Amino acid sequence: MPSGEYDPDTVEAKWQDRWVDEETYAYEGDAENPDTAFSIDSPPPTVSGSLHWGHVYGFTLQDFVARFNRMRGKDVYFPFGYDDNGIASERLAEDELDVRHQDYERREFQRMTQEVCAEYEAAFTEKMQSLGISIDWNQTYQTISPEVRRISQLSFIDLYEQGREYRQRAPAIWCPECETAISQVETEDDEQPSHFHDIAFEVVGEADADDPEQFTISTTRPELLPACVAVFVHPDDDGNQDLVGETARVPLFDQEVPILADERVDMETGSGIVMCCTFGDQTDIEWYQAHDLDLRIAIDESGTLTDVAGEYEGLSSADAREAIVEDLDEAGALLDRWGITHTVNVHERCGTGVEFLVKDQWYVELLDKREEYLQAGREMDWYPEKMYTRYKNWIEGLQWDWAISRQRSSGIPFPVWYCADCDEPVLADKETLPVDPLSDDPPVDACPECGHTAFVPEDDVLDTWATSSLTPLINAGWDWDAAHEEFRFEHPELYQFDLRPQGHDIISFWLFHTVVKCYEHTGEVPFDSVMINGMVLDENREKMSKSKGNIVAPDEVVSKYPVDAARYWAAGSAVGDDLPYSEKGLRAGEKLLRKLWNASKLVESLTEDAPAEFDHDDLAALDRWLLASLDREIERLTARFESREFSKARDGLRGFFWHTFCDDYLEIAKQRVRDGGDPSAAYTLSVAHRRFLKLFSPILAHATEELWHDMYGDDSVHQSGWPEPLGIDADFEAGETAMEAVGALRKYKSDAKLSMNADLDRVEVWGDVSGFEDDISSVMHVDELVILDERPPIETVVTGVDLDYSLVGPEFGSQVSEIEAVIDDDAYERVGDELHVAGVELDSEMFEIQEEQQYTGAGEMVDAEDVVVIVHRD
RNA sequence: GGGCUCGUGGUCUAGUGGUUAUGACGCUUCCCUUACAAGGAAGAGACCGGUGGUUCGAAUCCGCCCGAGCCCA
Repeated sequence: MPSGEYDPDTVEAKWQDRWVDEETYAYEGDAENPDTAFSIDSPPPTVSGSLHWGHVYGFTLQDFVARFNRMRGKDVYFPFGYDDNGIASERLAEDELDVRHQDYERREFQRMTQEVCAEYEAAFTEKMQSLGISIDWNQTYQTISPEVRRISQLSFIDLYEQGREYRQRAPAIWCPECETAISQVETEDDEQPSHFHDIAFEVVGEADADDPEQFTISTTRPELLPACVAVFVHPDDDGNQDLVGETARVPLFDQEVPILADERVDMETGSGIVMCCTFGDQTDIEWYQAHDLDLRIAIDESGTLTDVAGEYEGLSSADAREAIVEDLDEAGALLDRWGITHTVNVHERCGTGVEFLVKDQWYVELLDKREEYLQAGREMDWYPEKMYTRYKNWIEGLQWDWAISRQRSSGIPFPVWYCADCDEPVLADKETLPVDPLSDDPPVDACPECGHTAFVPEDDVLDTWATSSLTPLINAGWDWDAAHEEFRFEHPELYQFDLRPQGHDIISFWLFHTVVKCYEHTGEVPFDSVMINGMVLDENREKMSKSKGNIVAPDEVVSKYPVDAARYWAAGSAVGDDLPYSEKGLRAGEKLLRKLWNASKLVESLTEDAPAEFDHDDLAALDRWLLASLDREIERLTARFESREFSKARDGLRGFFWHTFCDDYLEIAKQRVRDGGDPSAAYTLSVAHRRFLKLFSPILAHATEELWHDMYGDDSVHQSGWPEPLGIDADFEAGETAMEAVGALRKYKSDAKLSMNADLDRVEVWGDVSGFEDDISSVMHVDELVILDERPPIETVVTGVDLDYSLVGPEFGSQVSEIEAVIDDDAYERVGDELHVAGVELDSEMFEIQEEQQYTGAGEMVDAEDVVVIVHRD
């Protein structure tokens, strides 16, 4: 029985424990029909740190959907994954243990990483449970686990066999700190201080050898001089056009390179003449390919200069830069040097400036199927719909296939060996997966191409996204069925997944890659619907970041406010819009919890003798009205949950509960029960209250559970079923009119500075409140309530005319302003139903006469829309 | 620099061509009415980021500008 004040600290922790212990949210799994299963595929959070607001917000929104569908009778599959096979987790282990992955054997380092991750994963589990997310904790997976490794390697083999993957020697973005190739999406821009150097190049020619022609190139990277393979001039650069076709000699290194014209030169920067090095940046790669240039690799995997750099070999690129600048200066080739700040492409994980290296890399082919992938995106329902545009723009802007090779210790190995002689790739047998080529043998004794018997294992691992993009397959138990020689699902009823929830920041890579891979493996789009949430911003609508120092930790907030209040806050904006963190939002949630708790206490005290059954035909008018109004609210609310309009769902239900139920109905019902044990009112209170708990339960998961157990039984409210409308008819108009009359009397008392329970001697009502007379007089303490048969003596004064512009506008167009002016001057004429004004005739649909009523009889009249209330006091 | 999105009382939010712009939080005044004063009643407060246009009529549609967010260069 609810008593005293609501104590969220105790209550919430209690239910979080019991939900887990009693497996309240376990997937039954006996659903044969995919329509009765509701499956959710959340992107597993990266195990690299602690929980942030993005997690809280995203998972809470998913939880609304999960709980709503569970209530609607769906068997909800809500699993949880830990993404611990990526570079992020590897770096976490390096930081925690203060080690470098290069210093350990791969399996040893993986073991260390998994140990570190285990602690973080346990913390994650606890946090998710303390947020009350209705995850089925029997259904968890780690992306580094053997099961997932198997699926990931199966995926690689399947795509290879389908001809969707290829291996190519190509320039790759390389992080010299992490010593791995990374994809474009793993880089970010960073503003860094640097220097511009003006360096003199000589033109090689027949001119006077003592006084050769010179020109200047500007560069921030003089250490790349040994990698210089060409010099470019813009075709519109008239001043330097004479150089095109000549040959230049690179200072210090003396290689001779062609001078070429290309419009990709930025004429505004430096001298307008630029050197091309293999490779300094993206443009160098394009020039290398377009002009068939030499390849001079001056920087290796670790950022150290190679033998191409001659005497500078072995220096780090930073040391080499200083040495080369010094030597240039000495040789008189350094013309100028000045500090600048410029944007550098860095690896997002470590902040190190990236290099470009030519490496053998595996790619997943994407560019040839753009149209199909666009179509796949269109087949999903997008919440909100506008987010599809981002998916579309991303695909239309794709320029590269997907590089999936990574040179790291941690991660899932490619199940591939190469013939030591002819380089033919040999893939593992599907039955033997997962394998690690470094320690396992290839499935053949001799190369099927050339018969050679020695093999080289692939020591790269797969890009973390190559695995993260398989979560629908992981969740549905995708595997190779050797007996039937086909891929099968352990849980086919889960696929396609009903809901894919995620932030809008990862549409372009995570969602896109998931759609692509699952589509290629199954021929089906993996998701029925995607729900895209916005970002959590700080209270000033700005991004939370360490450098701004505006981060609010979820832990602190949840220890200060009820989790249900945070859930209330999370429902506070349209899905897809960014949501500012707001303590006010949390306090509003707390207030609602308190209101719900207190109202429940009252209902409890009033319904002790409530009949379990009551013939709906015998219900009092007010009770019929309340239950019928609740029916309408249920229909609205259901539609809003279905369309993921959580903010409207929350505000609509809150308003109805607070105002209609508590302020209007409960105030009256409590008197009826107290005065005479009214069974109709007690029954209605009990029915309505049960329904409110169910309706609030997806959002206020803990408080409703506590109240449900206190008052109604041992089952979980979350398994109790969503209420269907009762189908009760009521006189809505009379009910609304009666409430208006009550409102008018409240206003009267407030204006007269009377307390709400002050007695009123006599009140006259003109309006249809039939069936509600006693309700009005009891709640407003009216001694004598009289329903007037005749309109009270009211003098009606016409104060103006309201036009229905949706009719008048299209009909009269530009005459409207004239009509308005004439009406303002009262120069119109009422002829029957019509209004004659400014030479035109408006029919009765088009206007409404605005009137004010002045009461001329005894007593005081109170203003109201559809009812006239007259108060008599002695 | 490009694409997409958002910009509504002090704060958050509803509202995608039609009268006087929704609600919440906060604020002011009154009321201790035995569920709740962390409550109730009443009230003040926004010409809808700026600007130009389309229209009889624009928060709503279009152009430009400003601020914020995400992605990309």
